[in-house]
Order: sequence, then C-alpha cells, then structure tokens
Amino acid sequence: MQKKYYITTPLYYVNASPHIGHSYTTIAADCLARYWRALLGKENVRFLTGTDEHGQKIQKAADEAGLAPQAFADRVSKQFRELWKQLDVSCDDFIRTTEERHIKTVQRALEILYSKGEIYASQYEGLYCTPCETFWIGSQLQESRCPDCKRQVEKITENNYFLRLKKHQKWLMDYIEANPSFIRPESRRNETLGFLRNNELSDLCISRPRERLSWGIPLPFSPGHVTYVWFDALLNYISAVGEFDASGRYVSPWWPADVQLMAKDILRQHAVYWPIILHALDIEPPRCVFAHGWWLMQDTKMSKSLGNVVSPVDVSARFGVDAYKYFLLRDVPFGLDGNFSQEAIVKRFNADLANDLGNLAHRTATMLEKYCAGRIPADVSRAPGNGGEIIKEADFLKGQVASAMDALDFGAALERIWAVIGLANKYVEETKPWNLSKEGRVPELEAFLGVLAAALRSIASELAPFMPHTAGAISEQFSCEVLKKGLPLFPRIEKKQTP
RNA sequence: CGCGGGGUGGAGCAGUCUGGUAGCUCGUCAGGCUCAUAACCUGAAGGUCAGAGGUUCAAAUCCUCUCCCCGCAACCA
Repeated sequence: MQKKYYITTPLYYVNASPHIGHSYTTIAADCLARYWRALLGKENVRFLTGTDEHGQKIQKAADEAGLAPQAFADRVSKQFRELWKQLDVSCDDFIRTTEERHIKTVQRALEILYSKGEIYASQYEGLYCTPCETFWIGSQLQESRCPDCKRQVEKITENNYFLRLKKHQKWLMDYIEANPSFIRPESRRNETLGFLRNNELSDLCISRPRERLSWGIPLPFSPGHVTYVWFDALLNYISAVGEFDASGRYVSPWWPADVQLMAKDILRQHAVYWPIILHALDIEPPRCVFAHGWWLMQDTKMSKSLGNVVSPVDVSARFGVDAYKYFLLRDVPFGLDGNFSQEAIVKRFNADLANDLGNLAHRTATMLEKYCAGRIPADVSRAPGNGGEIIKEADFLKGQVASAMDALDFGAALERIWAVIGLANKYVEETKPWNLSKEGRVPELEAFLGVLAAALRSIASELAPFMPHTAGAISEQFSCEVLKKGLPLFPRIEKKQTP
C-alpha cells in the first residue's frame, strides 16, 4: 500500500484568462487529491498547481496591456488563484515560475546539467520574422512569408545553449516499454512510442538571447541568455517540493510524482522532454503522466480567435460548482474529447442530480419525517425486501470506486455510485412504505428507512471527492440520530428558462 | 501509398484486443405508484453494427478493398 501521493497539474500560462479547459485538469486533479487524502490522510497528499509566467508571449501580452511583465503576470496569476478558490479546489501549493524558490532550482539545475555536459553551446539557425519576433519553420510559411504579418522572413543565426535529447532517446524508449503505466492512456503511450521510433530527437534549444527576450530566468553560466520557457516551466514540479543538495543530488519527500495530469496537446513535453531532463539530472521520472482530451464547442476546438472560449466562472455560477464538476468528470471518459454545451449540462443536471440523487435524498428525508418523526433508525436488521442487498451493495461501493479511481476513470466511479442510487430508488417502489405505514408495520418501516439513510451515507462518502459540498450536505442530513432536512439539493432546471 | 481518430436504433456512447443471443444513458410511447423536485418504478417501439468481398459451424468483433467524417499554423487544458 502506498504511503504518499503527489499529483500535479500543468502550470497554466498567464498570457490569457482561465477557461474551462484549465478548470477541467484542475478539477480532475482536485478530485484525485481529495480521494487520496481520505485514504492516506491529509498530510500524505500533495496537490500542486500554479502559473507559468515567463517567455515571449507574456512579454508581448504585457506590452499590449501596457504593463510590466511582472505586473501583468501578477494580475493573471491572481485570476487563476481566485478561480481555484471559487471552484473549491484544494491545492496544497500554488507555485509561480517567477518565485525565488523556483528560479533558484532552475538555475541550479542548469548549472548541474552544464557541468555534466548535458547542456552545450551551439548555434541556432532559423527563419525569423522580426516584427512578430517569431521563428517559423519552412512548412508554416505562406509563400516564404510570415503567416501572421505576411512579411518576408529572414534567416538568422544566434548563439544558444542546447540540451542533449538525442543521447537519451534509447533510454527513454526502453523506459516507456518497460513501464506500461508511465504514459496513459495507452493510446497516448503508443503514440509517443511511435513518434520516438520514427523520429530522431534533435537537441532542445533551452536558451534565448537577452537582446531578443529578456523576460525569463538568466542562465547562470551565460548572463546574456534567459531560459526557454518550457525548460523553466517543467522544473516547477520538482522546485515546489524539494531542492538540490551541495553535491547536486535532488532531495524531496514527495518526488517522484504519482500522477501528472495534462491535456493531450502538451503530452510531448511531458512524455519526452520532461523524463529526459530528469534523467539527465539523475532524478527518477514521474510514475505516470496522463493526457486527457479536449472539450470541444460544437465539435470544434475552443480557441481565442474563434471566440468560442467558455469561462468556468459563468458556468459554475449558473449551475453550481458541484454540478459543474460532476458534468466535467461524468459526461466524457477521461482521456477522450467531449462536446461542451449548456444543454448537455442541463441534461445531466436534471437526469442525474435532480431526479436521481437529489430526489432520493429529498424523498428519504420526507419519509423520515412522516413515518419516523425525523428520527433516523440505526437498526436495519429487520429490513424488508432487498434491504440487506442494498446495504451489501453500498458496502461494496468503496472497492468499486477504488478500482475506477486507480484507473483514473472518473466516469466509471460515478456510474458505480449512481448504480446504488438507482437501487435505492427502486427499493422505495418495491417496498411501498406507504402501505407499511397504513398497516402499522413499524419495525419494518423503520428498518427500511434505516437502509435508505445508510445507503445515502455511503453514497455521500464516495461522492465527497467529486462533489464536496453535496456530499457534505447529504452527510449532515443523514448522519445524526435526528434528521436535519434541507431544501432540495438540485432544483430541476425547466426548459423554458433562458440562459 | 502522409500520420492519427472515427462511422453501432432519433441523439450521445460502450462493445472490437481475447469471434458465439447487439448493451447503456437521454429522448419517444404505454402502464404503475404517490414518500418525492410533473420526480420514482415497470414495460414497449426503434439498429441488415458505413459498404463490398473473404476466413469460420458462427463476424460489430479477424483479413482485404472501397466510401465518408474529424484533427494535424497559432492561441491553448
């Protein structure tokens, strides 16, 4: 049995405000963190998120906003931090790449790699558009002009520093082959292996000349250069939870990470560059990098230029934080793309949350009041009908949720929980408590209600990582000797209501 | 010969690796019930599993070919 659990999200790039995609990764990570805290104890789980703040795009966005890069980064980073608070995300740490602790670690890592010969000086040659300050590769050009501003690009050469990737390619392929659960889901693992088999890695340019870009971490061995933003950003996962000792050995109570979540578009950086950087530093790779899918808008990718980016603030304000989380984790298998729409959320909300779960809690509460004077019976030994089976199924639930969570299959975990909700609703129909009441069969009636309350407690307990508020509300109602009836948890959303 | 993903009842999906009565959710229709948020429960209708050929006692599942859809510049989970 493992003793500790370290989970990360990517550091979100602060060149724009958070959208539902950012919240998806973070909510999934939050769910896992909450799940493992319940299992291992709060002190044995570490959940890290944060913001990535260096690089040319930030500098550019800051210029456009008329702010200094740091001031701009402060502003957007704060948006992320506040969003996580609003969404009740339980991160243990929020790291920013402009923090001292991170800069120190990055510079130390650079020194170590440089002294080991893993980083070397060379020349970078490329097609550069000066007004746009961007390098392009041949295939991106439109009639040898910059695809953005349509101006002529020029071939320029600059002195830079490179990280050796090629020499570690064989090691990485062997590592991925030997560790089937390192890259998940399996389709992404195959994709990565295919890429590595068909391509020879070229060494990674990890520096930028200061005169071209100043907003970054200076290279300790070349003050005229700053660090390439991806190299900088990836190291956050270790800079947040440990440091290098005098001999250059990385020491951390948390590393290696158990799961590193990300969306599929940044798998390459995490499945190729990142393990190689770590390997070059004599640090173990993470146990698992998991790439999930995208949320599409009407079957097309969300993008700023199409203007179809949805804000998690608006959606969670309309439907509630828990319902929003439920939708994200339930509607699409983790790993695949999904379609995002208000209609889809309403459907889930009404069918699963209002009709199944909310209604079960509410009808149980009403029956407890009506038939038991609000007392919650503890003795279920004389439960009629399938009562014993319901109790058994509720007990099994923990194990079923556990195996789904081990597979990072949130949807399956929720389906298991909903199966018990379904059983409980059916149990009411089959038992017909209104008849028991008329016939004065009090012991059976009480045991019946005891079964429902027990089932709801199990449901709440398993639901807690997914919907903390809802689970709390259910527990509170049904966990004492006396019922604390509340208002319906999820009032149905009627069709006529306009968005 | 680019690479990858996909085409299963009205909608969204699972099943394909390890052939053997085609399953789930939503929607529709009918019935039941009244504790409950017009919620809940039961039942029904609806699919030649993109198409063609092949292997097999048996194919959504294996093989071959064909057709169609989506992604593969940037922003970006």
